[in-house]
Amino acid sequence: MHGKGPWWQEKFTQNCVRVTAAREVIINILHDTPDHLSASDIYMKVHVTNPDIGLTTIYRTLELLEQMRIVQKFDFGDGHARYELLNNPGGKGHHHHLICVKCKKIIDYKDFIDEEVNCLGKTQDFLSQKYNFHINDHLVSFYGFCENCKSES
Amino acid sequence: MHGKGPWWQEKFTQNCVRVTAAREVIINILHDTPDHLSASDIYMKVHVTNPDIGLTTIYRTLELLEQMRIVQKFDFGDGHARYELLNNPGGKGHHHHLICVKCKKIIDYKDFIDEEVNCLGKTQDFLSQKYNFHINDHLVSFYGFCENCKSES
DNA sequence: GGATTATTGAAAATGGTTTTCATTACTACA
DNA sequence: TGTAGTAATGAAAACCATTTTCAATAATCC
Repeated sequence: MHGKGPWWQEKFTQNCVRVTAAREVIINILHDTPDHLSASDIYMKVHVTNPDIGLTTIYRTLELLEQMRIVQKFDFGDGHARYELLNNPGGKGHHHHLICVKCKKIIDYKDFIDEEVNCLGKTQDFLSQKYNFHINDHLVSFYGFCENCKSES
Repeated sequence: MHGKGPWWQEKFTQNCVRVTAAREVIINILHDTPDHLSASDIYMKVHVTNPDIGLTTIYRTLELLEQMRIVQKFDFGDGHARYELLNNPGGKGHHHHLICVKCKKIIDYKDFIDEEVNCLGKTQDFLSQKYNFHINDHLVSFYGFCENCKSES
């Protein structure tokens, strides 16, 4: 906006955190890729262009980014945590989830998202005040059986 | 209601699953205890009265109960999956979550739950049809920094 | 430059969860 | 009642995502 570099850089300097190649690459991949990347997903993508970056660094960076509120960590219960950019200007946009408890398939949906987000916004305002939280994101997931799995059981 | 035994027993017979002492004890504990029990929480409680029941059985039973839609598994990202009864007549009731991403504190809230659930119900109906899912539960969590943690960062 | 501090990779450790396997308990059926 | 077949179980081992350790390297501050 002011030609000073990526939007997240000020968060780094604010927190006295250095902008390194590894961190830049990881953020770029999160920015360019559809959602739900796990740490090893990211590792494999990073590895193509930067084979010198280890998995440990991926984990450390993701935790750092989570603390700085650049990234949101989610856990859908399939054994891998997933990460997505919180404040992604060019990204896919906000969505909710529909999860099959049997085959673990995850569907992202955006239908009704406006109505939902509107309603959740009111809740968020209320909760922020009542519990004195600084809320910056939410997760909405529906659980059930998908087309295939519901006929089997 | 009809004096035939607990509400979940028919689900067992429907699925040709035997009602064993271990399963009964686990369900009772889930019924009698406030939410968010992890597998090892349950194990420790079970161990008091039934020291012969192993942790493996706890995990196996919980997975079974999840498949039978008696229990819902949640993962808040703190390293332990949590379980709660889906259709708990005498239980604490439905609630949503407010989670601190820094200290991992989880607050259950029921404020605004009616408005939220009403709104989510419409979404659920829509999604069920569009994606041909059999939806039986949802998870709503707000993420942010709690009173203590937001002043530190 | 030189000291301090942050960052990193490899390997090892951790710890929740799952699998294996041999044993036991239940059920169906004669 | 036996007896076969199947389900359920515990203990130990395996699994695997994530964290920690530790020694080496890179950036920053004077």
